[in-house]
Amino acid sequence: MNTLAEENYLKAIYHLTENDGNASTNQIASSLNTKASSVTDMLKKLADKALINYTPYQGVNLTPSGEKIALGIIRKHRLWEYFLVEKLNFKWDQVHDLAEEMEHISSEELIDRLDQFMGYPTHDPHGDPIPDCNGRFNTHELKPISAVTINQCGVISGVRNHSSSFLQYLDKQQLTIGCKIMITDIIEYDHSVVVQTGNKEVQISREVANNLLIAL
Amino acid sequence: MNTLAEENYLKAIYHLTENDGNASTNQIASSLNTKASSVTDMLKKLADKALINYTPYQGVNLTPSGEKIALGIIRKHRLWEYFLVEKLNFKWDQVHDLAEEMEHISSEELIDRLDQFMGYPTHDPHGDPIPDCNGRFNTHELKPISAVTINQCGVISGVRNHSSSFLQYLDKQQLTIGCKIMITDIIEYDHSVVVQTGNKEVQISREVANNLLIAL
DNA sequence: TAAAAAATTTAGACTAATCTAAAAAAATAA
DNA sequence: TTATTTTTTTAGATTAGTCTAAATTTTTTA
Ligand SMILES: [Mn+2]
Ligand SMILES: [Mn+2]
Ligand SMILES: [Mn+2]
Ligand SMILES: [Mn+2]
Repeated sequence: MNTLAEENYLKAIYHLTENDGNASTNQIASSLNTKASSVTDMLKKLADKALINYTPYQGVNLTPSGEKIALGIIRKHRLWEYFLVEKLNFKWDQVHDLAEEMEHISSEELIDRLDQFMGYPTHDPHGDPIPDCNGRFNTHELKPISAVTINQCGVISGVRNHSSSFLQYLDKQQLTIGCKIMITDIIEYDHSVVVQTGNKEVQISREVANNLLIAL
Repeated sequence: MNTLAEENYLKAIYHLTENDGNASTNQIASSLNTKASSVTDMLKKLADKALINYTPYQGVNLTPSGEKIALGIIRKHRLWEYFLVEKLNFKWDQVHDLAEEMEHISSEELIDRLDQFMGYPTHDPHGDPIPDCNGRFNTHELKPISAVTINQCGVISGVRNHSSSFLQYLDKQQLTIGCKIMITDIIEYDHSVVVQTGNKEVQISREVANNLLIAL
């Protein structure tokens, strides 16, 4: 159906256009660790297949059929991550690269049965929503901790950075998905945030607060 | 490490040389649905990597490191088949093509954890032995039903043909892996075999008897 | 608004894997 | 043991995906 490279491009374009409108050639190149000239070639191919809207020099976005394919890949990625953590006992910082490979297993029936086997989970180990077999998912409003005021409570529900080192740091601070927390202080000098989690208090940098999302 | 094509060639060579000594260029081409000239190119590449012993015009066999890789692929193939049948409720005739894709997921740790998750199964849904993480497996002696004499008992333990149509036929006749059977008659005229299975008797052709293996 | 800088595309080349057609070697038959 | 057939290899081409370097377009700056 589509090659591995095509699928990776569609997924990258999906993520780059999730918020704003168009993805640029350079943005795509950097997110796929490739060169702009390679991207241009692929954009032509995807445009020929009517999976993206492409005007030279103007960047691209997905057509409905391109988005459908991208959501299918993201669904597979997140379901496999859930499987790896919940069934095979991997840690949340170990599964992303494995899922990058597994998301290209083509069978729809396989992924739908895997979904059923795991009880139709709605979120992956990093708090990201898992699209259902029709590509639908509920997009709850999450805020970075850095945007929350003192004395507000919330539940840790997502991360903006998926690197191993960040996830391992959060593990160590016991700041993991599902934890109830309260913001007890914000240091004016450097915008660090003091957070109450369970019985203890931890202080996190502005950088960390920017990348840790809570549901209020 | 190795490309998908290289892995498929190594696996094909492994299976072709399981019994006899060398695999010929044409045998490999036909088992991979490709052309002899493509095979020759790949044989040179695998020989350069010291994964096969190749003398032009003389066919090939695996070196120890080539065999190790082949056994790793076969281990993954059979473990995924077991997973698909035992955990995701696929039928034994539906899993081979899926496993052909899944066997190329590269992580060793993933497959070892999957093995553990399933309780270290020793045989796949078709009765084929699953190599352990060191590539070792016990090779029990199986006989085709066509080689058994009247009144002998045994347990159905393997198949020589893995096609969907054959496996579906066996399902319908309730001749599946693990069934205890007895050979009650052999028709002299066409070598059909009459088999007692559970409470009923079924008659199978010589062709079927050739491809259905039992442990005595 | 013209010059400089940045972004993007084009041109031309490379690798892995495949193919067809032709040449060469090995096996078989007369 | 020579001729024919079969098998295998070589030669040359193709496609997907990538790259570097050069050309072109767009954006920014002065
Ligand atoms: Mn991920
Ligand atoms: Mn994730
Ligand atoms: Mn199989
Ligand atoms: Mn099998």
